[in-house]
Amino acid sequence: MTSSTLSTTRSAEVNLGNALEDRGLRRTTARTAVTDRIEGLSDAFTAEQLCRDLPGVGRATVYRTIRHLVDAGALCKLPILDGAPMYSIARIEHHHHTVCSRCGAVGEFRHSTVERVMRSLANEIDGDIIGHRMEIFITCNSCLAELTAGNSTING
Amino acid sequence: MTSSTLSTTRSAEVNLGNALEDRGLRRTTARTAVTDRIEGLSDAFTAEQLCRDLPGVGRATVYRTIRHLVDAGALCKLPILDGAPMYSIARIEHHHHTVCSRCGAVGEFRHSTVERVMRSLANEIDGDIIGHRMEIFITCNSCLAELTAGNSTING
DNA sequence: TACGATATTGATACCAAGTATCAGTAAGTA
DNA sequence: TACTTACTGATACTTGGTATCAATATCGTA
Repeated sequence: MTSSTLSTTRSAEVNLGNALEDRGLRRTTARTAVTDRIEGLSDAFTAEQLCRDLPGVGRATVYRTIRHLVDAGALCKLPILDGAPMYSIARIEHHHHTVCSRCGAVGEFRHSTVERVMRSLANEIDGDIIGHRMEIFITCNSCLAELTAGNSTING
Repeated sequence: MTSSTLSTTRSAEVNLGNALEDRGLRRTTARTAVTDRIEGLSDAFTAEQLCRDLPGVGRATVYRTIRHLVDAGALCKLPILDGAPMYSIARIEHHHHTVCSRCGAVGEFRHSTVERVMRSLANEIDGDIIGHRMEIFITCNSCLAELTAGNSTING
């Protein structure tokens, strides 16, 4: 994953608490618990997962806080074919996602060619293009490793 | 939407009943009602919409039939950011969708450049690429027309 | 630091989308 | 026709998420 066109550069400083404050929302203990937890997660998560992780915070508050963060553009909501949507911290402004179809791990990437294709499609699509979304379904490296290990145990 | 790379060619004969039969499922009156109704729709639809349209068919049966059709590859399921997923007849084998963010109308398209980009990404993404999904959010022509009409009435 | 206006919380009830159950029924077959 | 088996649909249930609202925490200000 080393390319001039493919970028996964991450802005180091992601502060979800600030994102809320910037929208004029108060910095409360419940919200801080939610944002701290999210910042501590390395992968994408579901709302219910967050509720389970934070039994001290009400379900309604968890859902509300997530909604605020999505509205603020600090989280991106990723609709999943079956089941609850996943959320991940939006570290790159405009980006796409890789989703491991085995473990559900979500990654972000940006590829200039995708954006170029979008511009060329503009002439060919009926109507005004407002935006786009792209997901690439993968088997991630750690799952591949597990699968290989499993195979060598079973077969060899 | 007339281009050498952009294809919306549709195979004329879409028979959802056959798709079910091919999977060893019986051709029952309830299933026929569902498939006939779907074939009669020009746009994408939700499961609940279909239930409302077919009060004579049980909800469970409608959902079950849709699931069979998706499994058969005859329908595609389109997860929506907020709300119930939409379904549309899969007329083109591999394709992407345009979704009008105003009226929800869903279109299909296929663009060879998108597929080429996918192949080039294969070298740059961590893990094995299994598939991809792309949606283009638009304001469709009929909504644009309505908006223009509305503006001229209000403003002029 | 205390006050007071107001934003926030969280328990609860609710809604919507979808699935499991299972007795009754329809389809296909011998 | 009889019989086996798939299918149906009413129902209850699960899951994901939102609305309500009294109680509470926050934060600017005196």
